[in-house]
Amino acid sequence: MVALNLENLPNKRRQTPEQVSELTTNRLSVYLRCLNELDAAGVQTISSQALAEQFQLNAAQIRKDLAYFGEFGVRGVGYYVKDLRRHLRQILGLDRRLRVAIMGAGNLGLALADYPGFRQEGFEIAALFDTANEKIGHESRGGVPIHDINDLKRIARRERLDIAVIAVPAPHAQPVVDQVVAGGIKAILNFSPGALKVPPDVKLKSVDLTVSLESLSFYLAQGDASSGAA
Amino acid sequence: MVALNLENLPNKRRQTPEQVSELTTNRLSVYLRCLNELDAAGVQTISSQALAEQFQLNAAQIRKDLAYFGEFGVRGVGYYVKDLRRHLRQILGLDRRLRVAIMGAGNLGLALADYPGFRQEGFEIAALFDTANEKIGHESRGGVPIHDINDLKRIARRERLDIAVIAVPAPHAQPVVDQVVAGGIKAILNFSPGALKVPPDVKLKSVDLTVSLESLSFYLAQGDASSGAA
DNA sequence: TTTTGTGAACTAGTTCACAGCT
DNA sequence: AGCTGTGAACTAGTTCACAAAA
Repeated sequence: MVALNLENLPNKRRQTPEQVSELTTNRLSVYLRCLNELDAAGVQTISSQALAEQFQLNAAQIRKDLAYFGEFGVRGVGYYVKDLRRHLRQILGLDRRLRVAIMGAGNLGLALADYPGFRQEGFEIAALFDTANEKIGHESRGGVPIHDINDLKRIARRERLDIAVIAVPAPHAQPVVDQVVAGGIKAILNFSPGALKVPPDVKLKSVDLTVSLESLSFYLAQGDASSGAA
Repeated sequence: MVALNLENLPNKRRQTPEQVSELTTNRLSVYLRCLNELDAAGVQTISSQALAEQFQLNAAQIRKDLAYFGEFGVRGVGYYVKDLRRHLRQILGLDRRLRVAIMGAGNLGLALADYPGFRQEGFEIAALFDTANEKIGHESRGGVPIHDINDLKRIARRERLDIAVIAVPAPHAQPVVDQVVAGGIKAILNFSPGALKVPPDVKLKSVDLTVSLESLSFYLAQGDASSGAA
């Protein structure tokens, strides 16, 4: 039943490479988005060169990133768009619908729960969690139910939750993460500022809005300084 | 007016180093947060070693990052917390209040406008912009006024806006960015998926939620595969 | 011919280890 | 003694350039 893939497995073992850098996996996601666009535009095949030019990427890097997972291209032709798109979706685990929980039904949590970008690529926002009694039992405008955070363990199992998004105030972040981990969820996207501890088998990815803004502030401060000197 | 800083300028030119990596500036922001905590806890001085241990960082890297901007430490002692904190705030341009505009008064825009984390470190959310007539003239729950996006140029000048946050649906992102650039704003934090074009004197920083989630999905897909084999 | 897949060369970023200051 | 600041060594990531395949 794996016969069809065998020609893509040369001498080295493929499929789950020893260790792919996070930079690479992020780019895979970008490539997928490009292919979605190309597919929607009816493009049949594309070379790494053309892909790079159209989306401001590097051709060699595209080829190298893909090469970690197999030989998806055809020499002299390029990549079949639909084909590569399917492969990327499979590599990224998007061939099944992933179920997401949002921790914290405040402004940010509710906004993320109804964010259309998530649903688009196959993520299902299945539940919101909060501690405030007046919120529990209600749902977001988009219809995501708000549960008591203490029911997380039960609901995580029942709803088969795969990913948790942390959108609670900073002081609650670590205890909430601990509950998420105890609930058996293995992947966390964190929006709260500051470092969080998770066991080694849990993947934590943080988006730190303060760091992002302060990095922009740095740029402005440096830029102003040099224009002041000029 | 720079006299106070002169003892920190050895033989090499300092203050605006040729090119500091974004990784370094992001870490400066992290260090600042650590120092805020230490200061609040009443800690007077800290060595790079102790800082690294307490916050899971690397001591040599802390010293190197700081060394781009001056000699802030005291050999045999470490760094004076209040002192280094003040220096970092100055380096990051946080010694003046930066004024932020949020483009898009949808779920995400409104949530970001009232996000307390921003105000905390000295950012002032001064305005929201949208195209919907029923929103224009109103304000967010936290009291940020919603303007017509076509008034951006005028209001950007009047309100001295420094940074724009892009929280509009993906198809509108590039045109909105063009308006932001035309309004003279030089720093942009983008939440919409996909690449955006800005002129070289404008700093663009993107937070791509889809890429973040798909990267977690990849981890789950790979993890499941190996546990299935075991 | 065209374009992939990939070793080799290069560039960027991190960590080590120690001279030198306090 | 203790700790910074920094060259040197190392590691990771990117780009080049070309042999091999279609």
